[in-house]
Amino acid sequence: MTKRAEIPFRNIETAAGILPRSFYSRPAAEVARDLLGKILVHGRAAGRIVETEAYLGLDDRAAHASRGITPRTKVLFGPPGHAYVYFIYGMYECLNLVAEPKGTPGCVLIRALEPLAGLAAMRRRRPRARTNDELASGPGKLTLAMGITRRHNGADVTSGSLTVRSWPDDSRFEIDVSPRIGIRYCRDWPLRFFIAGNPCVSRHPVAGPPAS
DNA sequence: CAATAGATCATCT
DNA sequence: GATGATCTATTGC
Repeated sequence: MTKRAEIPFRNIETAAGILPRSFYSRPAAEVARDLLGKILVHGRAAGRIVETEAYLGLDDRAAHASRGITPRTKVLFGPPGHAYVYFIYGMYECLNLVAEPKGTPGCVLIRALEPLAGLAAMRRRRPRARTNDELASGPGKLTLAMGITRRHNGADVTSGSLTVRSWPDDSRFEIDVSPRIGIRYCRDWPLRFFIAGNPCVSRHPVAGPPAS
């Protein structure tokens, strides 16, 4: 397991670097790509975003928003820069960030984080993780590790206890693209983005097509 | 290493 | 009543 220094708390106890709402008010795929390398902060816990997926609007049958406004999906049609947290498989919660201008649905699923701060608390919340790299290496794992639940649904991530921030050297990496994971519809759409070679990415790229 | 089963419930049909 | 943007343990090669 890679050893990493935790980031100093004083850097996440201020509002420094919080991404403005305009960052999210763009096409979901652009926001998904640009979210890589940014820092997700909740209280004293923080992690670097290393894997995301974009979910679009009415044409994207894999997206919750494709069936229109329901009690669950209404936040997707609201202003950007808010959290959309939903419960899945009777057991897990997934964090999305609403993208696109108000009235246009779209969001970014945060799929994996590289833990940076609050590692002890993450370990307590994820006792089954065997290494630090596994603490938040999946959409259900990261909400557990970060203490994010449905109570954050609709929360404004440009202020408050749950925020996303830029970091000085957050673009020194290569980005890989692939289809999204675990969906039936629109399987070929290249809407998954991840930091190449990062050990916290949930699933590494499949080996190329079989020879012959 | 790959495939699979089981856990468990909000949401929508 | 079926399904699902998942995770873990277990089984089998």
